[in-house]
Amino acid sequence: MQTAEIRQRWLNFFEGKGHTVVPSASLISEDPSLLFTVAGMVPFIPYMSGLVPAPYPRATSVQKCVRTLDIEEVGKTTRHGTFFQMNGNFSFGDYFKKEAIAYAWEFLTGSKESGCLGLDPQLLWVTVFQDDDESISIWRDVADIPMERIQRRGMKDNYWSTGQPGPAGPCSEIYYDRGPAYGREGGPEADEDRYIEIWNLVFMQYERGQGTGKDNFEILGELPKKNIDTGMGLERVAFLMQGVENLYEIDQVRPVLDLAAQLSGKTYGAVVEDDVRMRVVADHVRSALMLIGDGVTPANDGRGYVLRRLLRRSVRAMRLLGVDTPIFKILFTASKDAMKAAYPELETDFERILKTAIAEEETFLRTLTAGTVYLDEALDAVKASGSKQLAGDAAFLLHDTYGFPIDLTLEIAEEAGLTVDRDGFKSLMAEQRDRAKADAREKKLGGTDLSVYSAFRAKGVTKFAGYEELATGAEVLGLIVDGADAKHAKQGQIAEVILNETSFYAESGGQDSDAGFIVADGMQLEVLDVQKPVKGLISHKVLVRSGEVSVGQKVTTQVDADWRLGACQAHSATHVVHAALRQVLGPSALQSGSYNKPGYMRLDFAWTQALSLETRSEIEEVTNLAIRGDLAVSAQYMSLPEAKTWGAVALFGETYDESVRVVQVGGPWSRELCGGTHVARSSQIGLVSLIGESSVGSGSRRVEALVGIEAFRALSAERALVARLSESMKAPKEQLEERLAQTIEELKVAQRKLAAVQASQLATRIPELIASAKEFKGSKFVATNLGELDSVDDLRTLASQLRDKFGDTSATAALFAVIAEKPMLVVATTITARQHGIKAGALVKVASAILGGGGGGKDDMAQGGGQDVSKIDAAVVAIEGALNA
RNA sequence: GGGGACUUAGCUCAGUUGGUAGAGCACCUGCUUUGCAAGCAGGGGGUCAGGGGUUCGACCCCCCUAGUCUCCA
Repeated sequence: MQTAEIRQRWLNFFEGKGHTVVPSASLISEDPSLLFTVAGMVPFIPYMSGLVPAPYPRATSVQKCVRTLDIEEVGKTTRHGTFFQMNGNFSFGDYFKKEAIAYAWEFLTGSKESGCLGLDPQLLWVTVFQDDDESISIWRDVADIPMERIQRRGMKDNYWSTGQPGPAGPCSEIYYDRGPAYGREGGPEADEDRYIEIWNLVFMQYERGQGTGKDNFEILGELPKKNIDTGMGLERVAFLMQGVENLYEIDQVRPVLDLAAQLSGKTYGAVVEDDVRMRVVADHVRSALMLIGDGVTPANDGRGYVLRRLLRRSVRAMRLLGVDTPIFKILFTASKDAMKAAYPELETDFERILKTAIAEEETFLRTLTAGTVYLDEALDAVKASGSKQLAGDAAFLLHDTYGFPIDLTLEIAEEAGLTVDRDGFKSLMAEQRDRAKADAREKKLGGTDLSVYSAFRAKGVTKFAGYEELATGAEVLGLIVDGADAKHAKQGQIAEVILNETSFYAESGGQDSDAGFIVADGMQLEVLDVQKPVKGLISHKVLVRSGEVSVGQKVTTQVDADWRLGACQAHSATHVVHAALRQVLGPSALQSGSYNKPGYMRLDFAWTQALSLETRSEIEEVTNLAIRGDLAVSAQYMSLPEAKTWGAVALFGETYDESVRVVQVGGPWSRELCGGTHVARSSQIGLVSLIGESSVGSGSRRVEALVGIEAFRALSAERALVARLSESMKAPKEQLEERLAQTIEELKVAQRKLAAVQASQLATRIPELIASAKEFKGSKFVATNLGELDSVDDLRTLASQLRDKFGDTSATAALFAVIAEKPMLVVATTITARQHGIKAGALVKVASAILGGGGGGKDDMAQGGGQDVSKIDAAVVAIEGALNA
C-alpha cells in the first residue's frame, strides 16, 4: 500500500469517527523555542494545556515533522529519519482511553475493503504503564489480546509528560512483530528491532508537579478535562506494509536512493558504508525538499542552518559515493515526484524550491574548492615535516572555519597516505559544543509564564473592531500589574488591560501596535504597547495618566488617527514593495519577515546577492507606479484552500485559522494572507523611497524604505543637501558630479607637483650637506635639521639620495625634521659604513631616546622620533658620541 | 545566541620580531611582430573595509562597527 494511501485512509477513518480533519501545520513551529514541528501534537499544545479552549472536541491530522537530533544516526538504523509524518487523533476532554484503544485496534486490524489497514492481529503486541490496569482490561475487552502479548513497562518507557508542571499521564504503545528473522522472542521488552513501535497512545489524565527527568516528579491530581494524544508513525507503518527493510525503502523515499546508486554506479546492498550514504542522500533530500517547501532558506543559524546541514550532508554523501558534479536538480525532481501525491503544493512551488537548493549546492561547491586548497597545503606541510598524521586542530580548523567536512578530510588524507588525529578533532568539537551550550543555558532564563492570561482567554476572544473604526466602547475584563492579577491601577502605574473589545491593533504580522488612549470620565490611560500573549487575547500595556482604572469599568478605546494612517500606509507599502520585488526579481524573492510602523518599513526576503543600484531603482519605480495607479486595497475572508487557489502568498512561519483574511492590492496584482490594517487605495500610501539594502545573512537580504510624508522629508533633505553642495562647488547640480571629479583630480595633480617641488628643493641641499660632512674614526658623518616638513617620506628620500652620493665611501647621514610639531629623524648608512660596524638602527635608538621617543629599523636605514624639538642638537651630539665610541 | 576566518590596485592574491605596500593578469605609451593567454621596454592606478586606541611611527598589535565565508547550539 502506497504511503499516500495509508495517509488518506487514516484521515477518512477518523473523519468517519467524528474528528475534524486539521491540515498539517507548517514545519516551522509557531513556538519560537522549537525549531520545527517535532511531533503531531505540537499544533494542539494550547488546547491540551487549556491555555486556549479547543475549537473542536476531537481532531485528526497527518503532521509533517522534522527532527535532527539524531542526524548522525540517519542511514545506519532502520528507525532514524530527519523528516517523517505523524498520524494523530486527538480528544480534548471528549472521549478517553476506551475509545482511543478501540479506534486504534479497528484501524489497524479492520479489513482493507472497509478502509482500514488489515494487519494480522496475531502480530500486534501492546505495552501499558505498570500500574494502568484500566488499560489492560480495555485491551482485553475490545481487542481480545492475550495477556502474553501485553507487557507492563515503567515510567521511562510508558509515562508521558512535557518535563515541566502541566498535563501528564500513562501511555500505551502498539508494536508490530516482524518475525524471528529480525531478533529474539519476548516482545518489545526483549527486542525493539524485531518488535517495531508503530503507535503511541497518550492518556493525559494527571497534573504533574515540579521535578526533574522522566520519573522524578509528583502527581498533583486528576486533570479536570482529560485528553487523548496519539501518534502513529506513517513511515514505519508504510515500510512494514510494503514489505521492505526500513523507512528509506518506502515508495516516498526509494526513488532518490535508487538514483543515488545509479549516478554513482554503485549497487545498493553491496557495501555497508555506501548503503548508509545512499540512505543519507535519500533521507536528507526529502527533508530539505519539505523544509524549503515550507519556506525555510539556508542560513547560518536556526532553522536555516539545519536546512543547510541537510543539503551539505547530501552533497558530501554523494561525493563519498564518487559523484562530484552538481546533482540536486535530478535528486530533488525525483523526491518531488515521490512526494507530490500527498503534497501537491510541491509541484506548484517546485521552481522556487529547486532554485533555493541549487543555489546552496553552488555555494557549497565553492566552499569545498577553497577548503581543498587549504587541505592540500596542510597535507604538504605534514609530509614535509616527516610526520604521518594531520593534527586534530588542522582538521578542526578546516571544518570550523572553512566548512570542510571531516569525513572528506579523512578520505583525502587517506589517499595521500596520511592519517588524521581524530581524537584531537573530537575534543575540539566537544569544546565548541560546550561553549555554545553553556551560552544557551545562560540565555534561557526568560521563559514567560502565560498562565495569568488563560483565565481571561477562557472567557472568550477579544473582539477587534479596529478594521472598521478608530474608537469603540469596551469593558475592562481584567488588569495585570507586575505580572499578577489586579482589581485596580492608580495614576502613575503601568498595567496591562484586558478588554472585551478594542480598536487597538496588537503587534503582529510585522505591523507595530497602535498608539493612543483608553479613556473614561476622569480617567486617561496612555497605550504604550499592544500584544497578543495568547492566541485570541489582546492585552494593552498602559500608563495610567490620570484617575484610576478598575475591573468592570466602561471605557472608550481611542486610537491616534495620525498614527494609524501612518501605520496603514507603511503596511500597504510593505505589500506593494513585496509584490514589486517578486515582479522584478522573480517569485523566489519571497518575504521572510517584515516590520513596519508609521513612516518606515523593512522587508527581509530570500535572495542570494546584493541588489544593484539599477535593480533598486527598478523596484522603487514599480512600487511608485503601483501607488500612482490608485489600485483598490481590499480585505476578505475565505478558507485557506480557497486562498491558495487564488494564488495568495502565505507568509511562512505564520499559522492561520480555518478562515483566513486575504488582502489584495489591485486584485491579483498583490494577494497576501494578512491581518494588518491597510489604506483603502494604493495612492494613499503617497510615496515610497528605498533608503537601504543589506544582508541579514547568507541567502537573505533586507530592504528598508521610508513611507509617505517621511519619504518626502528625506528626499527634501537630500535636495537641500545637493543645493548647498552646488552652491559651495559653484556648479549647477547637473554638473556637480563632473565638477567634483575634476576638483579631486586637480587636487591630486597639485599634490603630486608640490611633492616633487619639495623633493627637488630638498635635493638642491645635497652638495651643501656633503660639504658639511664631519669625520669620525675614518667615516664621514652628515647631520642636519631640515626644519618643518610635511611627511617623513621626504626625509627618507633625501637620506637615501645623500647616501647614494657617497658611493662606496664609509658614510652616515642623520637627517632631522619637525613634522606635526614633533621631532623626527632618519639615519642612512652606506655599505662600507656597515662593513665598519655602523648600524643605522642603533644610532636611531640613541638619538630618539634623547628626543623623548623611540625608533628603530635595519642596519642600512632606520627612523625614529620623539616629543621634544629643542633636543635635536643634543641628539646629534649623542650620535657623534656613538660613532666615536 | 556563542565561536573561528577573511576584507590590500579593475581582477586573483602575496606581504612577521611595527620602520618607503608588492606580484600575475588587465589598462595606457613605445618598440618588435602580425596565428591562438604573443614578446620586450616604460608608465598610470592604493583613504591597505570604516572608525577609535597604543606608539616617535600601524597593512601588521588592541577595541568598536560593517560586509563576506564558516562551525556549534
